[in-house]
Amino acid sequence: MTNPPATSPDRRPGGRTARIRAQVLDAVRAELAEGGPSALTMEGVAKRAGVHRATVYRRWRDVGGLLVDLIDAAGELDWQPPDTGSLCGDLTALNQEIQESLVVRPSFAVALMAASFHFDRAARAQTRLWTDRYAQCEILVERAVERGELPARHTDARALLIAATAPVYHQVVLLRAEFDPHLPRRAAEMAVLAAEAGAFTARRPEGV
Amino acid sequence: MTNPPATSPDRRPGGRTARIRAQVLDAVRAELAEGGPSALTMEGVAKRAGVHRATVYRRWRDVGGLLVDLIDAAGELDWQPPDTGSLCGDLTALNQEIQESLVVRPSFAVALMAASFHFDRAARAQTRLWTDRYAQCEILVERAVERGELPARHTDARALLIAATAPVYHQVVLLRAEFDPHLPRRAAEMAVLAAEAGAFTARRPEGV
DNA sequence: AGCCAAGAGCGACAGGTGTCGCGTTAAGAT
DNA sequence: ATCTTAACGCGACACCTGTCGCTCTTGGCT
Repeated sequence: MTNPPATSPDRRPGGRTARIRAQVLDAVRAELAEGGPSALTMEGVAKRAGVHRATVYRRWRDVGGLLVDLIDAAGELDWQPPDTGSLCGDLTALNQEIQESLVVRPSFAVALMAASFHFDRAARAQTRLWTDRYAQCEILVERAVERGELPARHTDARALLIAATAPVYHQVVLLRAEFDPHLPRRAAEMAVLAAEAGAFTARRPEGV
Repeated sequence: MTNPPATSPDRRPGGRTARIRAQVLDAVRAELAEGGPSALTMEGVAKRAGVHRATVYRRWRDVGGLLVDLIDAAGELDWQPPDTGSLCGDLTALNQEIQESLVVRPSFAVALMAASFHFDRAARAQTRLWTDRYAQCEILVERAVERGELPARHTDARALLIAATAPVYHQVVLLRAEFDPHLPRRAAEMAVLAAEAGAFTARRPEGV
């Protein structure tokens, strides 16, 4: 099975344990920066961290575990959605953040995507990460409604957010297009126009 | 393309060579169907195909090579974009195809995405595949303009197509959401509304 | 029918991956 | 200060991955 969850009555998170965790996570970042997602290997991390392989295997199990822990450690919890004063500005800023996170090296987001195809835990961490992000961003839409930028009718915030951000992923990850500094704004504007046209408001409950 | 191009003056594409290729590609499909992208391994394919490992390595080099050849063999070349009589219908049909290709097992599209993070050739094959597809689909937009569904002003067909299809990838691959039969139509309608609002027409050449 | 080289089979090999048992160190509690 | 034991270090191991040199088979040609 996995590692002993919280079953063991007493554990030792401090001192050496914490130091080794820091060394290993630093090594993960370094390996990722040097060779990209495909260069992230258990042995490489252990060697760079100056830690025995067995230790890495025991605590993190596989590459997916390393990435999950790295993301936890990065403390994405205190992340806040942008607040620029307009829906289009917020979505543009959000898209810029996303584009940056996909293009920067090392890119945790890309590494996590790569790992998600091989390790279940990485896949679950990925869906959780993005689901949380979209949930946090729903406030952007609420604020836009309050400002009168969108009709007061109920708007599917999540669908709007996905429509605005998905093209960025699509271009960078799937199509591997060259970096386009205007893409975040264009995608945001597109989503806003669609929203203003009622694309994300509930339809009459006739068809479906 | 992949293997020694046309350098060698004489080659032997027939007989045993062709038979082994068929065996190997069948094995790839079977492995993919059984265990998904992460189960696709050179040794597994060789064993299932009843072929020596070295043969697979020599001819296909790596898992990416297998997938690239598989796609070539699938003859996606004679693929035709949908033609339902309306832009929204076309985009919906396109999205349904895409959704199906991502959900079906074995999913070559997902396997290729997974491999694209590890093998350059797979990445290039993927971008080429989708770039070609989008190029072929630009006719959908042209037909819509001819029908008067879109303003005659120049429309960025590629951007429209990406806006319409990206949410499907996003939901299925990144968010791993449950299968939503309405998603293809909703995403298509969203893109059409945005297009009608002029989201994909060239702006005044002031800002950029 | 016979030739010959492309291409498949074969086994050996180095290096990487993941697991295990056991001894040692040191975190946390008394 | 002392004790307990969680957690790390270590080396052995079995297995997997990718490559190489060689031999044997056989497709395509004369």
